[in-house]
Amino acid sequence: MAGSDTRRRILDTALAAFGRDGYAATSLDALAADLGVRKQTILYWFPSKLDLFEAVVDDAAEGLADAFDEAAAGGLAGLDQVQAIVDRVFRLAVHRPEVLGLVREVTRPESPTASRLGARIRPLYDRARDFLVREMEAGRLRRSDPAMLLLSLYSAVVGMVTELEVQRIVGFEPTLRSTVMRRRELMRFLRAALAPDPPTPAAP
Amino acid sequence: MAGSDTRRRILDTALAAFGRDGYAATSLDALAADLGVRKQTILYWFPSKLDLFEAVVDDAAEGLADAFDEAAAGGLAGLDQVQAIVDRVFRLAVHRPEVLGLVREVTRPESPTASRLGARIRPLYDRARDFLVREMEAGRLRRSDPAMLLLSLYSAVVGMVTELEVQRIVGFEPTLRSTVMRRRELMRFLRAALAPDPPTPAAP
DNA sequence: GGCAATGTCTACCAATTGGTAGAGAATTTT
DNA sequence: AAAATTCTCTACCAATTGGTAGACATTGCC
Repeated sequence: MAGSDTRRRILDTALAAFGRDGYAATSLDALAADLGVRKQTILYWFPSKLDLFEAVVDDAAEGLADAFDEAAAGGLAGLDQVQAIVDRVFRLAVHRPEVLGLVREVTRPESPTASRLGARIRPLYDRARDFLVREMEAGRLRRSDPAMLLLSLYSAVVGMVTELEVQRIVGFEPTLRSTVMRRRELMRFLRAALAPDPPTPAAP
Repeated sequence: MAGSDTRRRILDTALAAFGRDGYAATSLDALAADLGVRKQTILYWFPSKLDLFEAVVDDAAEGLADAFDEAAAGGLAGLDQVQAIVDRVFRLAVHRPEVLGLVREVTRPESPTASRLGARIRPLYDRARDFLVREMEAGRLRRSDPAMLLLSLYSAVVGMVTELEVQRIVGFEPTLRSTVMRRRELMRFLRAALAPDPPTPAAP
């Protein structure tokens, strides 16, 4: 079926473009040119530009969820599980920076699709939160506010990847070595933040 | 002089709009409407939209530099100086999220103005770097790669402020309390990362 | 008062935008 | 083979975009 292949290609190319240039700066004509196809073909598969964007967001969210699942399938626990997931997301962000760009795009407070991504991300968020609570109660992670911890993890990972861009802007081409070092540093930070407390009696 | 007042107002409104909606999504007409003025008035002060954007970037960079100077004027040293600066930038970012949005906008890898911001930021960057090196050599900060440390600081601050937006998206209106807590947490993290090593003999 | 500079406006314009209408292949179904 | 469905195309269109040309007002200067 050549058709659904076209649909797939549109989604991929659109993700790259939206993630790189943003929604407003991406025109359907340019997208179509990239695809070697006419704009109307895009509008055949997606009734409007906004519909396309939402489909792209859904698709990206799905990919993110898959990455989570894959990392969670190992059946690890505690810190190791956290590390596996962060590792997986980090890899995805480095390999496909467009996804990060899309997140950034949709994170704008006034974005009409912000609530949409929210709805798509929410289940992931809840799952992660439940996991953290479980592990904390089992004593495998340090006890703290899980919602805040999650945000912290998020910003650590996003911040780290953003850094790569900033590095370029300040004038240093990030090397493989520096990337690896940063990831290691992130992991150390995570372990320090998450390692269970030494067995101290509860405070009054 | 009513004229240069107009110029000032254009810069401020444009900063807000570019920071909130991005460059492409901001039209001169909309900007003019916001200002209660005609588009041609904007084009009188700034020959083109891109010129306006660059002026806005310069202006924002200048504001950022001023914030740094103000925080650095206290004549503090070591950790206290770092804390004062981070504190100041954090406050600026919370009060005027548009500035952060602008940074985000201009941080896109393909942004034609990325190199421009780079040039504007570079002096700040170098000054901060020199300061860190000095303090490290004086033993008031832990010895580490200053460039990486700076990036780390940057991403910590930006990440923290970005979180506020993400929190909204996931569905929690960030409270004053949570904001304060996050800042305190950031400070703790910084102190942990920067505190000078206990006097251990050099490793082999 | 006359005059030049400054600042804001109205009137347009060419290009680009997202989107509609519907023709014409190609493929599948009957 | 005929008919129906699926897919991509050409031909347009109305609205919006950044930008130009130049009229009109206001101000300070002589």
